Order: sequence, then structure tokens, then C-alpha cells
Amino acid sequence: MQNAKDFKFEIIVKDKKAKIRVGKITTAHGIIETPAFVPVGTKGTVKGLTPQDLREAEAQILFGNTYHLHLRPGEDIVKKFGGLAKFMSWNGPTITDSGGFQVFSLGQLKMKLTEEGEGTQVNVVNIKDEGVIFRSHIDGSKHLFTPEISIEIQKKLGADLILAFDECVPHPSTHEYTREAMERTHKWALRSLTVSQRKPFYHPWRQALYGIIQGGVYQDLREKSAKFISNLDFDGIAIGGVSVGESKLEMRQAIDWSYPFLPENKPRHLLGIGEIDDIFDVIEGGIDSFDCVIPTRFGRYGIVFVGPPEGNIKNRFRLDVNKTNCARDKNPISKECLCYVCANFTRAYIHHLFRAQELLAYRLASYHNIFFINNLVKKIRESILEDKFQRFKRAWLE
RNA sequence: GCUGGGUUCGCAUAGCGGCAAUUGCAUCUGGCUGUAGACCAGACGGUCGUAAGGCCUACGGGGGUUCGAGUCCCUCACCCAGCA
Repeated sequence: MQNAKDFKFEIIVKDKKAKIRVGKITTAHGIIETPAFVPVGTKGTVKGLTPQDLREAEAQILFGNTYHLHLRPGEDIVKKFGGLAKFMSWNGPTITDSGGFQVFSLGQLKMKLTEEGEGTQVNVVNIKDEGVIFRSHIDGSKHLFTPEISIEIQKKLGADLILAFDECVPHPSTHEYTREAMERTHKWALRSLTVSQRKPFYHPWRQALYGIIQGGVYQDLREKSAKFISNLDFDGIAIGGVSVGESKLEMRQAIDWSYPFLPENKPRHLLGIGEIDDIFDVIEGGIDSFDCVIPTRFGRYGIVFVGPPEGNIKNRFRLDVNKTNCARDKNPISKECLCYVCANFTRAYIHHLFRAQELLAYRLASYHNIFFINNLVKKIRESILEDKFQRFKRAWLE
């Protein structure tokens, strides 16, 4: 049986008036101080960075993906190597996404099949109550994902935190469809919960299961979903179905509408959010952890984060180092930043690396962005502990 | 000196009588929020117009043939290759 002590969530400080809180999640592989940002390492790697880089950049936990790791290298291989963390040589906690997001992200994709007929187009994703049939974006092969299968794969992957299989709908979607998907997600939540508690277990540590709230941009559905998911025996609660094309206001409403139903004593994860201004709002909304691809994706595209005073709401704290005005800039990316990249490299050099498409460009920019976000969240954590969150927020966003 | 090939929007290319003219690179602009993403989209002679579209200037220089010329002919200049 799994060791129940391998998962624990404690609240260190809870603001009496606001929803904000500082906490600590204990897992078999380490502690996560919350609020926490979770860098995304879909295929078992945070693109461009070594675990050592990530540790230096103050990452506490990494986010892998069930669908992608199932396609390759396959969960059995990961299991054989002692689970995701050990396989990728990450000495810390991990969390895996269930594949529910790929229902959305691969949903619009149509694949051309040449074998039968001439260039027949098929949907890559086919959703049924039983589960979802994906066509591999790599080779077109069919893969059935059900809650049972997703959880089984995640058990083999062995992350400390795992997610129920859900259906993430695109924006915009009708109320009717969003409701159907939500109800499906609820049924899948029950099934995910059941299998997660059932033997066999492939690793000696406990894997905490998070249920996922859906409901799109509709208040009644968000409330219903929050109530439903919160009443189940999950270890944590995730809010999904955001960052799919809705407005920031709609994203924040999704959190606010769910909030009244969220159990106080369980950690809350927000899926897929991580722009600078969102980070403040989301934490203020009572979120304990959130993952986002932005720091690494932007890193690869040459968009790096800068703090105040240069960075502000207007420029969204972004600097495009590809731009010619960086070509002779002797400054580091961000003067206030304490990361290795800002201590050692000029904008001009990083600009050059991007123009020359040198691999180091992607690494340095990703490293800085991950550090930047983690450091920001750390400062937010400290500000909450010192009861100075609002002041700190104003210094950044006004 | 002879023979052959070449000179097109920053660079490199396509074009073989209807062309403001192909493609790649470069450049510029925009977009990325649980990663089909070191990606995608747009602009790229000038000018007027919100737009459809109009006007001007352009395929090394000059001349010619033609309703019409990067495209055919003559000539000059320069570059490359082979032979002397």
C-alpha cells in the first residue's frame, strides 16, 4: 500500500480578509512551497534546460504530460527507470497532466490519411463518453484514452501529483456543449478516482490525485462543477478549461465562481496560466499552484521578461531580444534580476545568439524566464507572509 | 584577343512577348497562457486612398523591332569560364 504520509498540504498563513494563502505541499520527492509556479516539461524535459538549470532557477516541481510520454518513450520504460523524476534525473516532485488538454489542443487538428482513399481527412481527436481516441500526431496511430487508461499510465509514470482525465473544451463553446463536456468530465472524475485507489501500484510512494473543475465561461456550470469536484475524495483540486482563448476576465471569473465551493484544506492548482499580471490575480484568487508554458516557449522565441520599472502592464513585462535595438545593448536582460544569465550576459550577446539561431540562445532565455517567474512568485510568497501583498502587487501592476 | 555563359527589389534565385515580376535568406511588424510550437501569420520599389483600386519609377547603360519587351535584335560596359 502507498504511504499516506507521502502527501500532505499545510496552510502556513491565511489572509483573514482575502483569499490569499501561503502553504506547503509535502510529497515523497520533496516539498513545494506555495504559491508555486510549475514549469512545464511535457515530454520529460523542460525544453532546453537541465534539471540543474531548473534547480538553480528555483523550480520546485515539474509538469509532465501523460499523452506525450505515453507516445514516447512509453510509460513502461519510464516505470522501469524508477518513475518520471528519476528517469529525467530531476531530484524533486513532479506532476503529470492527464491528456485532457490534448482533447483541446489536438482537437482542431485534422490528419491526412493516404492509405485508404486519397488524402482522406480525419479528426485527430474523437470524443465519446467512454473516453477519447487520439490519432498520434507523430505517426497517425490510434490511441484510446479513458480515465482508467490515463490514470494507469500516470501510475506507471509515477509523478507525485496526478490529474483526473478531463475534457477541456475550446473557447468559444456553447453552453450546451460545455455542459455535456463538464458532465462527461464529472463521470470521468469518479472513474479516475476509483482506479487511482485500486491496485496495482507501481511505485512505493503515494500519488495524490487532483480532480479538475470545468464549465467554460458559464457561471452556473463553473459552480456546479466546483461543487461536484470539491465533494469528491480528491487530494487536490485543479481548475481547468482556461487559457483556451477566453479573455482574462473570463479566466478570473472561472476561479472566482469556483472559489466558494473549494475545500479550504486541499491545494488548488490552476492549469495553464502564467502571464505576469495573471500570476498576481490568480494567487489573489486563492490559487496555490499554476503551470504555464510561457516562460519556456517565449524563451525559445526570444521574448524575455523584464521587471519594473522597464517592465510594466503596458509592455506586459516582455522584451523581444530579437529586435535590432538590442544589438548594441550592454545591459543584462533585466537589471534587477539575480539569475545567472543576467549576471553574465548582455542583451547584445543574447540578441546575437538569437539572430544566429545558436542553441545557447534558447537555453539562456528559458533559464532567465523560469528564474524570473519563480523569483516573482517567491517574492509574492514573502509579501504575503509579511502582509504586504497588495503593496507588492501595486509596485508591479501600477 | 577569340568562344561561350551571365548582369532582375539588401544577398541569392525564377522568369523564354501581356509583369510591379517567382522562390529562399535577410529585414520589419503582429500573435503566442494544462507545448502537434527553436513556432505561426503578415509586410517587404515609391506614392495616393478607409477600401476596391489609381498613379509614378523599375529587371546593367543606350538604341531598335512590336499594340505590348527582364523576355527578341544591335551596341557599349562590367563579371565568370574555356582556349590562345
